[in-house]
Amino acid sequence: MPRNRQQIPREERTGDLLAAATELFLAKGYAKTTMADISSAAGVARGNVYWYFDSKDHIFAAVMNRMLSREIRILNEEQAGADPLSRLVRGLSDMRYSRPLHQAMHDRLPHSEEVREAHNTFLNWIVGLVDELMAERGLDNAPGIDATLVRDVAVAVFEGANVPNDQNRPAHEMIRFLMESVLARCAGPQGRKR
Amino acid sequence: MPRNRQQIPREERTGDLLAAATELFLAKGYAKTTMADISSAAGVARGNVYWYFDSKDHIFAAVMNRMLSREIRILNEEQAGADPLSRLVRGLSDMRYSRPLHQAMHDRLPHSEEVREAHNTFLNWIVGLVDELMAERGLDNAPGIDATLVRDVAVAVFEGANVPNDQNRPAHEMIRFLMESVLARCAGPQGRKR
DNA sequence: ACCTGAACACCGTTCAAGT
DNA sequence: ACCTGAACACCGTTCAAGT
Repeated sequence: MPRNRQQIPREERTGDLLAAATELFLAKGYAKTTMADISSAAGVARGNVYWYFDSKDHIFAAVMNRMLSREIRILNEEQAGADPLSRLVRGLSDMRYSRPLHQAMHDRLPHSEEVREAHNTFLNWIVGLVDELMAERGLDNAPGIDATLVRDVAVAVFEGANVPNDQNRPAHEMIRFLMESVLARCAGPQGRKR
Repeated sequence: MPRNRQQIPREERTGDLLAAATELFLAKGYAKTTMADISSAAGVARGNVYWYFDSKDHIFAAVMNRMLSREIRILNEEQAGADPLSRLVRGLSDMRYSRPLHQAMHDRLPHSEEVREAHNTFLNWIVGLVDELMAERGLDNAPGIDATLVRDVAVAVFEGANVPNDQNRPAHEMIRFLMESVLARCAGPQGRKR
């Protein structure tokens, strides 16, 4: 059996590398996981990773994309009928364990187009749910409120929750509080529309 | 004139290094500024920086501490009588240009105690102003509201605003919106206390 | 088409040797 | 006490050589 011949199909090897990288990134963080760690965990030589992924950032982006799409699939299955706010809160709650990795994306944003794309996918997911929520309450173009601003603040809270600090309050709590405050404000003085 | 003898007092050289580092960090970012860049900008050899600062993170923390304390001094002078919310908004507005550096602190938090301390100083500054604001409105221990949660969300918005994204909405706008929403919510259904 | 490991590039940090 | 520059360590990436 030749050591240098492809033993397994491309997709499977890609999957192995992705699985190894995911595990290592979660365990040690992005910066402390070396390409040598990933290659040896997947049972290949250092250089071989570059046959499947162009760079460490490429494999990182792929890991993050896979995480988010899995989470979205789970939400679609388990929370099919739920309102946007509970879906959002549930998703954020599920993602708590990958906070450090989301933060690592921020480090890499300036250096990698692929990481930027993966990161935008996260933000678009949140923006979509916030928009849905606002529309459901008929606030998407209410006079007293700037829906764009609400979106941006929600995204900022999410991003801010991913920064490690002493308090370490989970994102889903803060997003819930924020959205409830905004909704209460709208339902108050300005009165409810439609 | 001996090339190897101390020409200038320690404090002045430290100041030169700090000034050079500040300029370079602002211009090129933390990651792309090398220790060689800093040393040559200050006119010393590579290794000499380590006589004044233990590491790149130490010099970075010193740079950030100096920035914040200068900003606080300016605010105290120019906004002496202003209410906490406008002081906070003004400070955040002034700090817009150093966003990328604040974000770089996040990268270094796991690796450096000094950066953690510098970062905490930023957060404490914000928390102090938020607390002051809540106390001024008599909401620091109102029944319907969790002041700790308000603090954490405000901090999260600040942190989130420091992450680069396409929208790039300034932190002070978002903080103002957040605090106004929270205050409106409290002044609404629960009614104003005291 | 895929795999290997030596070699390169880059940069933070150290250190023996200077004054 | 301060300063220098060569040398080291670490790791992402490349590449000539294999099957």
